[in-house]
Amino acid sequence: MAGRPPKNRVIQPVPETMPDMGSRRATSYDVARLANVSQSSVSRAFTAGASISEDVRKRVQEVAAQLGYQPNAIARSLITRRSDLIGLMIGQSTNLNYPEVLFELSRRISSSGSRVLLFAMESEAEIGATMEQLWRYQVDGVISAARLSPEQVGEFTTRRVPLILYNRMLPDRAVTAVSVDHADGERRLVDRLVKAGHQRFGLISGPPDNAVSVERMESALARLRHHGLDRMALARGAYSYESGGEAFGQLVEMLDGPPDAVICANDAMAIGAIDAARHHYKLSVPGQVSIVGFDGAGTARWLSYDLTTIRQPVRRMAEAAVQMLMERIDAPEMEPETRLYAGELIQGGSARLG
Amino acid sequence: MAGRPPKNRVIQPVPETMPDMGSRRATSYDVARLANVSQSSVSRAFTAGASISEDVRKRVQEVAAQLGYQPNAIARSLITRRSDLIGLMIGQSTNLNYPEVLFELSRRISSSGSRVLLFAMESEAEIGATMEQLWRYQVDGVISAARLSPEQVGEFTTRRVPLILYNRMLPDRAVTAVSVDHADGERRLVDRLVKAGHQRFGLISGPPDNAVSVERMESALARLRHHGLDRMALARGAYSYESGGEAFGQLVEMLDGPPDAVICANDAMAIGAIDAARHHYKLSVPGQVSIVGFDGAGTARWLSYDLTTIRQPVRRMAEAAVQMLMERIDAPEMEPETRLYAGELIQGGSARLG
DNA sequence: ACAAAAAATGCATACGCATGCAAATCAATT
DNA sequence: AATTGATTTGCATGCGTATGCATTTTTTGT
Repeated sequence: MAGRPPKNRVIQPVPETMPDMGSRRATSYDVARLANVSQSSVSRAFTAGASISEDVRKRVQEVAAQLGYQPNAIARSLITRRSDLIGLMIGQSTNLNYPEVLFELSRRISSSGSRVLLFAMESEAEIGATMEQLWRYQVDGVISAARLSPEQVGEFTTRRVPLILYNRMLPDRAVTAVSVDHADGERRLVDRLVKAGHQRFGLISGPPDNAVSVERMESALARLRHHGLDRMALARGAYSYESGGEAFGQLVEMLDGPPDAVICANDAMAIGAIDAARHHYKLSVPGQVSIVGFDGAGTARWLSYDLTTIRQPVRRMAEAAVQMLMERIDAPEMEPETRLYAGELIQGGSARLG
Repeated sequence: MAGRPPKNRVIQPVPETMPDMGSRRATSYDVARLANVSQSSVSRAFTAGASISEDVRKRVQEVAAQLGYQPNAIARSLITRRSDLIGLMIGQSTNLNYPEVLFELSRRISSSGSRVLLFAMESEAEIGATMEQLWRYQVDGVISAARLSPEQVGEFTTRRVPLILYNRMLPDRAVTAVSVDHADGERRLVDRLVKAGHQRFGLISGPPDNAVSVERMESALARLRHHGLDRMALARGAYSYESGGEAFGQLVEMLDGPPDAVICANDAMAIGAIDAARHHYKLSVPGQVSIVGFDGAGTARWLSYDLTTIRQPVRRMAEAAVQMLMERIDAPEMEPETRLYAGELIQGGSARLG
């Protein structure tokens, strides 16, 4: 053989003009052509840990930047069977600490490399439709702070989609959940209120179908009975500021005069009760009435209220929820587990504690 | 020919046992097999307006329900080039009315048949990474309540991804936006405060790089000068409750005594200022100091504050934002348009107005 | 009863990417 | 220089759906 045979792969000069893609988005093939490599190499250049030389990776990245190419996550997840989407179900927008919860969860999901598909629901009726969308979008997992029925929770199991309940529990069904210890919190509030000498108690509950409210109220009642107290009134609120004020009025009527202490199922209603007591009934808080809430929302610390409440460790809880979810996405057959977090008793100026 | 030839398509009895799909999710092929139709028919059964008989549609739906089949939106959007995903960019979680905005936008996006991909960002540094994810997930459009640079806005145009700015504007660049009329609101507040005889004004701004805050403060300043007032102090806050209180203290120092009136760039700081005035400086609000905010967040109506403020028509604004976005998704070459909404002056008890 | 039009169905293909496998290149060792 | 092994590359295929086109079935009109 005379001379050397031409190399098989001819290095093409980079074309002067951009390939005409109309207004189509650049695909891995477009990048491949311009970078003189195969589509596989483009794919590998964007995959951590793939078998590819530094040279090629760099060249591909450059061309990609030039074309504004980003891998199509939709196409990718079709083949990897991983959407990197986490469903977030939220209800009850009135609850004062939901914004904080939402932001904390969102942040942590993002930094875990997933994206958040948000479903903010007003009513329980929307849950069915929401779940349909969750399946359609192939979410890798779901965190729910909305009220799910046992059947609905069961569907997650059937479909093998990891689910973490946030501040919800389900009787008679093992489920993975993160929650503040409602019972413990109420117990501590009641104990301290009783110790301070309060006798006539009023309770303001949330919506009757809200599991969190039910648990808090039942725990408080049980603890009051444990102290031998039975002279108490129960009014029903709706978790909102306004409903707290109205419920306070009802308590005054029921007891034929103001209660010594009012235990509310959340902060928003406690704040509403404080305002009603002070402005409508001209009562001194905590002089004549002690009022306590639950959640420890940011607004509870505002000086005008300085609410005595149980603060949820939202950061730690959100962190746990996301971590537990990610674990279960990687290892689907993990055991259900419930983590209960003790809340912090905030001794504000809205109640006399003993 | 003796007798009738057998029909070409033999109707198979439904198999007794479910096809073994392992733990794979049911696909349109699984449904097709069980329903004795082609995959195309399954697809058509789930597409509104497709050419398919009622018979087949019903049969397919039944089998689908039985298998728990839902069309894979990921695969669908690969071929339709429509993800039905709307990106939502939110920053500044401290702003009191963001939760409301978020919920309103989310609701309306859902009822328009799209899903929400949420990006809650803490710092501007995250915007770049967020935009990368937006491209990867092929969002149909974006609503942003975060601060974007002109270059970043430009990238949306280049990529032909419709963008709606929420309460943001961009100088020197035509962009589609929905915003409350900050200038008009401040003008009305100032006019009424001046008319009531206030002389010594204090202003509490938000972060210096926040366009909304800058516009509100400049508008207020301009209007004060228009009334011939120049004895005023300006303190910088950070949009939060705490920063409002601190800024109030700075105003008192600057002016060698409390101001007659304080204009705050948002409600959270106004509430902080009220509490500082009352509890730290023992001043009567509005007796000695008038304090006004901006936004009209739910908390502003709480009786202890009863804030005088400009309420944004959040519902209408969210509705407009979503509607304008959907229009532009369907007709990408629509002209940029800015809709300005007049806020409602809420005459609360935190200020004396003339 | 037949032809023509309309509706319904199936076939085949493409969307943009990741990945198993074989081929090619490179580095290390004899 | 030849052999072996390790690394890099390309080829071909499939993920689950929608849709243009050809074919079949049904409906309509006479």
